[in-house]
Amino acid sequence: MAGGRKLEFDKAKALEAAMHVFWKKGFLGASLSDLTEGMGINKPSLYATFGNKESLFIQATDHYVEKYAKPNTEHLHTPGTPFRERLKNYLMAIVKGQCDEKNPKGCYISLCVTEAAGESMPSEALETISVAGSYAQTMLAEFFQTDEEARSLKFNADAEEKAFFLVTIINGTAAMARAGKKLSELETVIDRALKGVGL
Amino acid sequence: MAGGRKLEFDKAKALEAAMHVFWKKGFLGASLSDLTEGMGINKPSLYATFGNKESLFIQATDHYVEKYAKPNTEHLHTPGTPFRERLKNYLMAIVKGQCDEKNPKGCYISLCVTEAAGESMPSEALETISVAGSYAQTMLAEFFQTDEEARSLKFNADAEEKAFFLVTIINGTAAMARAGKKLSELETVIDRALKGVGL
DNA sequence: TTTGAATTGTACCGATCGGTATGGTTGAGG
DNA sequence: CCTCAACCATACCGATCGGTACAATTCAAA
Repeated sequence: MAGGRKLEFDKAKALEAAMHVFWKKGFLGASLSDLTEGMGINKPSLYATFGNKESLFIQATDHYVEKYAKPNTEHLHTPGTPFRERLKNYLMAIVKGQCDEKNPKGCYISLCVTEAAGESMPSEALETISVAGSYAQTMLAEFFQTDEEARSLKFNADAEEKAFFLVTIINGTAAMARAGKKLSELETVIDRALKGVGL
Repeated sequence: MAGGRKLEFDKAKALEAAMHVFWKKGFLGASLSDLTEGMGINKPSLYATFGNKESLFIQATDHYVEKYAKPNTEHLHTPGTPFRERLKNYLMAIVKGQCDEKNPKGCYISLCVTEAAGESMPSEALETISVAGSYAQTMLAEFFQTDEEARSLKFNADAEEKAFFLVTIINGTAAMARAGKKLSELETVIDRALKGVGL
């Protein structure tokens, strides 16, 4: 049979670029012009490769979760590191990601969850962002309940409430980072947050 | 001379309605159709009365600050009430406003500051929302530095940092409220936040 | 009652939105 | 070298965006 022309762009790089556009502008705020410009391709290529805007958003969101959100959780399970230090490393890794000069400021998920409440997002995108939005909460609560050192510190008591508090903090730092606040200022927030959960 | 036809709508009610639309959708997310429908008037009336979309947004933002943000500060200065209680009442009043069923969930200012970072808002709207966004921080810091009981509790030390922490919390609760979390859950956050500033 | 300023609804403006049809270009299989 | 599948660029689609021109309507002053 026949084998046709090759893709002239790197699909993974294009998805990463799309993620950056959504991270900066949100789903509704990102126009196709913003996306094609940022990705360095034109509309027919975008549609042939990623479907439509909503499908591209879902793929970009999954990519963000896998590449930017989930890796932070490793700090929670570093062997030979005290519980408080692991938790602080985890929170600081998140905040560093929110302040990184190489990426848009703030948190992709937090931004899109906020946008979703405006009730103008298509249903599948809504579902994707909703799932991603509850990830940190369930992850942290389970960690408090199962980690050995956490249990010995009675951290399994009110685990959901403590996780909820820390997730709220992270959403707060995301908003502050997006507004241009510095990492050094946000570290003081994390230290006070740890006091709020008794550390 | 001559005196012309009367306005068929209540200007103050229309502005309040516009504020609700911006509160739910943000500046960019609120279309003129959303606004005219919510306000119960049509476009020429909107433009004759409020200028353009940006001008309407500025007036709606000022209205929000005066009617919804500033009144909360009264809790800080209630005579005969202990410092911690005044501070908690203040924070809880804000959170109640973020969860009120009669209004869109979350904080108008926090939403629009987040939106503003997308770099697609016109300059005057940007300036207005930027000023409004720094209001709570300066207000709280000054309160910690000048309040008599606060000073006796050494709260004037690190006043800016403590204010920054609490503003971050408030942005966090705004995000959580917008995502549908309940007031009862958010109250536990406030209690832990107070622990974070040593109360 | 006539006049004319002010508000109203409708219909429209150019620009941009998300999405697509089309036709030329590329390049591997035969 | 020819064929043909696959990709790319342009140009276009209907819908909606923010904003406005215009004419009909209202109502106070003269």
